[in-house]
Amino acid sequence: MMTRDQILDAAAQIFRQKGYHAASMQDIAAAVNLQKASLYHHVSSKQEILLALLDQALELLFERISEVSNQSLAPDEKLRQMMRAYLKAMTDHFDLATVLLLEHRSLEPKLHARHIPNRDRFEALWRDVINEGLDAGAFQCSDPALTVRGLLGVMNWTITWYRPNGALTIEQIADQFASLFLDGLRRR
Amino acid sequence: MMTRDQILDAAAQIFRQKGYHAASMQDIAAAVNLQKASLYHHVSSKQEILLALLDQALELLFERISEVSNQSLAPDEKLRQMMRAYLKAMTDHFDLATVLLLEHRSLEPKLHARHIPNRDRFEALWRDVINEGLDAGAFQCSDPALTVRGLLGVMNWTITWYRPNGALTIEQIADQFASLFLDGLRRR
DNA sequence: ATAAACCTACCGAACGGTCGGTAGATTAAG
DNA sequence: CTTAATCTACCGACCGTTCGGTAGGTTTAT
Repeated sequence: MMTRDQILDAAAQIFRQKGYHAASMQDIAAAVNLQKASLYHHVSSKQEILLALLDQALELLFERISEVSNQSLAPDEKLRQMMRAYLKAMTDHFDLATVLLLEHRSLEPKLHARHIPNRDRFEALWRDVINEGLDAGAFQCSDPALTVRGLLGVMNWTITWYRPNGALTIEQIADQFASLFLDGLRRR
Repeated sequence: MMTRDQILDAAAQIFRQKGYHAASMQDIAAAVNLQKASLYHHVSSKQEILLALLDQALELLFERISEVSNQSLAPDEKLRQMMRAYLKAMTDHFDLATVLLLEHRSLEPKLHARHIPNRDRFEALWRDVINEGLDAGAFQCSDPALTVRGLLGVMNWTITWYRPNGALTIEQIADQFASLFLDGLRRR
């Protein structure tokens, strides 16, 4: 017997591989050994699958990052740990994270609007740690919001090229990115 | 009368807005006031449109960046200028750049394979400037290839949130990202 | 000069196929 | 016996693409 979660997992994988619009309900059905019509016993539409995946992904990432962000650590160390946690969570849930980052624009406008506030709550976690560092005099930067976008850019783009059997573990990648962001490229 | 270039321009805009698979030949035809059958007088298939756009985008970006990269500048200044040029070129050709970065995976495998070497030539421009900086003792980093990926990540992700009427110009954004990468976040 | 031949640009209609989704019968589980 | 799960069969809409044809300008042959 098939559960809704199994269907969502399979859908995430197929959405990741093909993209939302190129993936068909037929594809998803085949992946869980069902007929296409049988999917509609568990989900109400293709859009609903996408929405469920986006919510699930964002909730998971938010939880993992806020765990770290609630610890009392020095800002630089906290930032490093948050980057570790984020990249680890994304690669642990590769399909889900890829759908979140690359397919969210396939949500119909109405559902998409409902999704944005969650994004903002997530971004706030990163803005907070930057501001902590600035207040403590440990960080320097002229535009925290832009710094957050840069930070998320590096990490989000990672899932477009990361492959689990690469030379570096995701922890090593996270540490190098953290060092790069904290200390910069210029030698002195 | 309609030219092939006008059709490609319209296609780029629609591919950017909807994504390749969600965009139909009908959409493109309507955008240039033609019947969809008439498109096939100018292009041979939807895939061919995508391939033409990707080639065009990569050629344009490569040209703009190599112009800067061929100048003899100090590595840190050269990197800054390359980042400026890249972000400027991407926002000057927003539709084209978005298609390049987000829709290249919609190319059929055969065409996609033919596209990869061009990507590598482009990435090499960035690897070279990092290595120049290392050789000159101006830069420090343990893994140049990973640094390049971080660099491209920040910049590539920019087109997912950048809007031309934002508070910052693209030059300001480029400069701040360059400073962030060169000097880091940590105060000292 | 003129008419035949050709070319470019476009159109309406249609093709085979796939899409997301529905209706209703059938099977499996408790 | 009931209800949850899955099936077969089907729907209208739309997909990318092809086809036959046409209007009108340009070239070629006489």
